[in-house]
Amino acid sequence: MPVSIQLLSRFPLLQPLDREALEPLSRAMSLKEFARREVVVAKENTLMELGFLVEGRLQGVDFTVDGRSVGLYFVDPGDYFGELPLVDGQPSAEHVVAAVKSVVAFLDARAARDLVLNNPAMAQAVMARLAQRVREGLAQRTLLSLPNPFQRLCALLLQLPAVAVQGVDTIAQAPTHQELAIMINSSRETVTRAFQVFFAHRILVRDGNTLRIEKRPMLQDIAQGRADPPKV
Amino acid sequence: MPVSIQLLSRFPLLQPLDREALEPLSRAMSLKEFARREVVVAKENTLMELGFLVEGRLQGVDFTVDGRSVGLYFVDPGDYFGELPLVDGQPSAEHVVAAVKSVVAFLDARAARDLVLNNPAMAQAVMARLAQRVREGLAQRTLLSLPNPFQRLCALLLQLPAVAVQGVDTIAQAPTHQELAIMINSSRETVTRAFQVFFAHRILVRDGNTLRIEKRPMLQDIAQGRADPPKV
DNA sequence: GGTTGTCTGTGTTTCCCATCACATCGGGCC
DNA sequence: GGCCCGATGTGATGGGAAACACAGACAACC
Repeated sequence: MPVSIQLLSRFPLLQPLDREALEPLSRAMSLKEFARREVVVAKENTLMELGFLVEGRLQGVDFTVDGRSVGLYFVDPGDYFGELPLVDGQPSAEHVVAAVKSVVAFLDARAARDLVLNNPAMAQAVMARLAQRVREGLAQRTLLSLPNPFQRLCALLLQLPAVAVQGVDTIAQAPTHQELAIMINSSRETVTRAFQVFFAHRILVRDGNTLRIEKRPMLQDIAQGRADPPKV
Repeated sequence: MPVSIQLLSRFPLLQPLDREALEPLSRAMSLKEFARREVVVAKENTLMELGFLVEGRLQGVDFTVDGRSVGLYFVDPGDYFGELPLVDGQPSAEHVVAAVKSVVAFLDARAARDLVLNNPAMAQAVMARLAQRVREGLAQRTLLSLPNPFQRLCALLLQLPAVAVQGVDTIAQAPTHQELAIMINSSRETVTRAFQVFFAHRILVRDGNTLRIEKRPMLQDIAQGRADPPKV
């Protein structure tokens, strides 16, 4: 099933392409839907397609040798993933699973390769994207060195993509405590307790499936250790 | 002071270049020596030169908001660094400091840009390098989720570049306990105690400034949680 | 050769948080 | 509606490593 040109033009990576260039791409793509928790790309997968997230949220995860899960990154609508195997020919280094029900447009391995390698502008964009991933990795690494889980959680919440609604940063489809916990090397219970504190102080407000960051400066102060995490 | 062609040809990145291509590079480079602990590139630095490590060892580090240091990666002779700012035009995301007395060949920002952008083979190589850095970051991230510092130390030691001397993997210029500690989110004392145990069991042997990994399988077992870290 | 500074080794104490064990909630689905 | 399963909330406990505080070792440098 080809993917509509209109849909494609919503992806920043493909913006520079004109209609003629998009046509063949559209034909080389297929839409696929994934249920919550379904595996989108398995580790060691050697199929080098490029995935574009249309809607939902994905999480890159890995597992330690002793079986505990590790949260690596989130993929939000408009992002793409799978560029690593495409670029270096190695199999995928991590699993990508659907955090919520999601729709992904896959670009055929061959077409993806063509797109990226035979098009200097695309190559440049992918290069910038890799650089960004390195930087995100470094930031995440630094976050993990914060001594206490409260601080790490604050720092993580601050770097989640949020949209301003009436001046308040809002995180749609809030990740579960478990999903957050594995991102900050902490336990699910600890995240729950931290949230309890945030709610009690109205630093965060839960509104159904979305989270509103009511007191961003407070989160920043805690993350930076300027303010103690309030006890209760 | 220009850098000898002979020296340049020792760097894998520059291997594909012929003598004509190397000449101008040589003129655009300068050798610089750094004392132990000296800053090679500061964070936020906007000068986009490429650094080639001739000898010594560098460490990429950052600092958390509350001032503790974070070890990001090591740079060993033959590696280059500084490709991130070059590629995306953003300032450096981390500090690079000399772990031991080191010699670095810097390639002028303009020449570096030329080299990488006007040369498809080079662009390809830098792209692969970025991909490799992402993968290393992911591996490091997974390592950090190992529950106990012993395991993390084992895993880190296993991924340090080692050369086989008489069939035994040998790590030259062994990093200090402090340098290792900040790579594995642990304290210097904990690393010292772990080493004591390794020495007691002759899993590792210290030989002046080098470390010999006498029982690599044992390290692997501990890292993977198959074997308990021996108590004493 | 002494001095200085960095690195390494070791004991003690404290407290944080992972873990276990349940209770409760809430939404999806028949 | 009522069931079921995943997500969330909460208490109790124990282990383990960070932090602090020195002592010794070792190298570098006058």
